[in-house]
Amino acid sequence: MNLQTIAEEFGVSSATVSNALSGKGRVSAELAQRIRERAQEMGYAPSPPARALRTGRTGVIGLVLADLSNPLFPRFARAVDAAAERAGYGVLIADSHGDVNAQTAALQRLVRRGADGIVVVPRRGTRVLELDVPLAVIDAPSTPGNTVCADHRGGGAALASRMLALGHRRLALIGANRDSNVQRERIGGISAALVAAGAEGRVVWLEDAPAPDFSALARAGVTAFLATSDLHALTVLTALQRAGLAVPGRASVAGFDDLAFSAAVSPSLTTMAQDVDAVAEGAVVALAARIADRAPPPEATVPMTLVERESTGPAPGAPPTTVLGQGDIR
Amino acid sequence: MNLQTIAEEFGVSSATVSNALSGKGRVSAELAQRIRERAQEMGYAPSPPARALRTGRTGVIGLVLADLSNPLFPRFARAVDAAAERAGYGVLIADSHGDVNAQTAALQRLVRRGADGIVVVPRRGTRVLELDVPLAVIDAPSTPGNTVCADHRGGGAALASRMLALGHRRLALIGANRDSNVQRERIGGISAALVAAGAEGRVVWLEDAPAPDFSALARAGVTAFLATSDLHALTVLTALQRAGLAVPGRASVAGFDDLAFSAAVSPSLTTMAQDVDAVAEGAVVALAARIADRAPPPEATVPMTLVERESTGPAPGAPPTTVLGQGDIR
DNA sequence: CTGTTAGCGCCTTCAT
DNA sequence: ATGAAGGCGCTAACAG
Repeated sequence: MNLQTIAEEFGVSSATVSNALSGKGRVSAELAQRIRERAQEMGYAPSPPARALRTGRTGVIGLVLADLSNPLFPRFARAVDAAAERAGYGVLIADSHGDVNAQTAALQRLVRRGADGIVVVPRRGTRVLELDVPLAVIDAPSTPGNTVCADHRGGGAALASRMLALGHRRLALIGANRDSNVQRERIGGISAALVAAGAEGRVVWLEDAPAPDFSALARAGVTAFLATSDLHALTVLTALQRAGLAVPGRASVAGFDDLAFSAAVSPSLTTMAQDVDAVAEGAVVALAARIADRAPPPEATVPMTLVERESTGPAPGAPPTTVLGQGDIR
Repeated sequence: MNLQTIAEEFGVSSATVSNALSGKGRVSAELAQRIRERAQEMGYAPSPPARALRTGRTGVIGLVLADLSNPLFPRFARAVDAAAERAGYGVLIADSHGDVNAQTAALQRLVRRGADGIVVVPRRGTRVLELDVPLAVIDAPSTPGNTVCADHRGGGAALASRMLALGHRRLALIGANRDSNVQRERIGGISAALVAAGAEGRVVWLEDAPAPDFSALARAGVTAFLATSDLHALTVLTALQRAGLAVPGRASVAGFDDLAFSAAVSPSLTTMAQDVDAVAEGAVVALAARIADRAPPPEATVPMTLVERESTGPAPGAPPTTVLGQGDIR
């Protein structure tokens, strides 16, 4: 099923059919119409390799998810896939579990496979190797070369503000890896808001030994735990529960990213969600522009949204606070 | 940088260079050697589209993950990617979040993009449309057309046996969706083992209203909760803890699939893990055989592994049991 | 045994 | 407004 087949049916040349289908207007409107209808009927679809060979573009973009263990992966993959589909691209994936070398190797594999451009969610703390391919980077505003990302800092600030409004004055901020730009920005946003309000925000890094004792912190007066990921929020939540400390009665817990389990645990987790679809769309649009050699849109930042569920509440002993329209959004 | 460039350097035809590089032996060994060295120096890489156009194969397989809510997705994507890379294939993804139609549409998109074959993890309870493309299906042995999968039934039986050995006699089995073949097999395996031992295994489906009250079940004498997924095990675990019931002191909790959070919660979750790498490898190998028109290996089943952590223990009031070499495997 | 010719399907000149 | 021709880079089939 190719252009030639259709051309013969109409007694014209394959070039004419090509022109008719691409609508470049070098064919009489009436003939073009008939050709399009017939092609549709026959279920004609152009051969991607032939087109790629001729045009030098494969119509495929690569997606490098450095941290495939990242539970956000499915959502990113799905969102990038949808955005790419809208822009007429297919998506080739490559894992780069491992170090920067693996990440670079993944990029090169995609290039060898003919990707027209690549969307990268880089591995923490690494810089994406400059390559001879259009790139779109999803990381954090502080990352050089970043293309688009969620407003991690603003999200942190918003979460902190809400906790302050609930009367919390002594908080613990839980991060996992100091070398993650995303985590540093989230914590930075939280800290800034707390400091501005004169509250205490003590940062705990899970990568440090020994493992922190959350229940001890709670007994020492911490009334809220803000983790840079729902995964760590869950760790805190279960540790407190196991120690017999009620959440949110005794201490509140919140995280980031609204992971799959966050609504399913008890109490359900309050979390700062990122608009994965918008971020993915932004990345694909910027990438498409770069591929077409047009000026890409400026670096963009997508606002985050507070999803307030059951794991947060007023600080114990704090004066009662008005809680307006803050239900369980799940 | 193409075959022709190299050919001209040596004063031979591009076909000869092709033969030399592909090692098909139609070139004098000595010339072939020199050509290979030179190609290496020049950093020659074949053009995928050109090769695809000529051979009719793109060297790309599709991956359809239908059930995006499945938290195992990242691991499958990564494992399939790795296996495909080993077999010389690239991986094109397509999301088919939604119904069977979306699943079929995703398959067709991949075909149009030139996938040589497709690995499908189908949406629960759907049948994969027969398409004019080699397929490999990862679901459950009871699914018609299944290619390879974990031994869900055997895993269920093994988990049940262990719980019986720990003295549990009244258990609750937690499933989410009756139409999932995987979940039905896991529950079937558990039930069979329990029945054989004369123990009670009551099945609770989360899709049924009203939502089950796990703490009430525990108070009514259930000493162990076996969920078909760690996600639901987590729901049970947090619900019990919130109600002040100790895990595993008062009741044990276990799940399936060893999800990302399972080792990070407190108490860490005992779980029946599947060997995602082996399953993915099996799917890709079978698919590669089908693409090459060789007989694929017979339907395969990969054993599951019990990962015993802190959330399970002896039934309260049961006679003490010898626990041999069953540590925390995380 | 060594090497060349032909053509995969498409799109873009250039000619009619 | 349409057609003929050529070539993208590669390899299967053929010729020497």
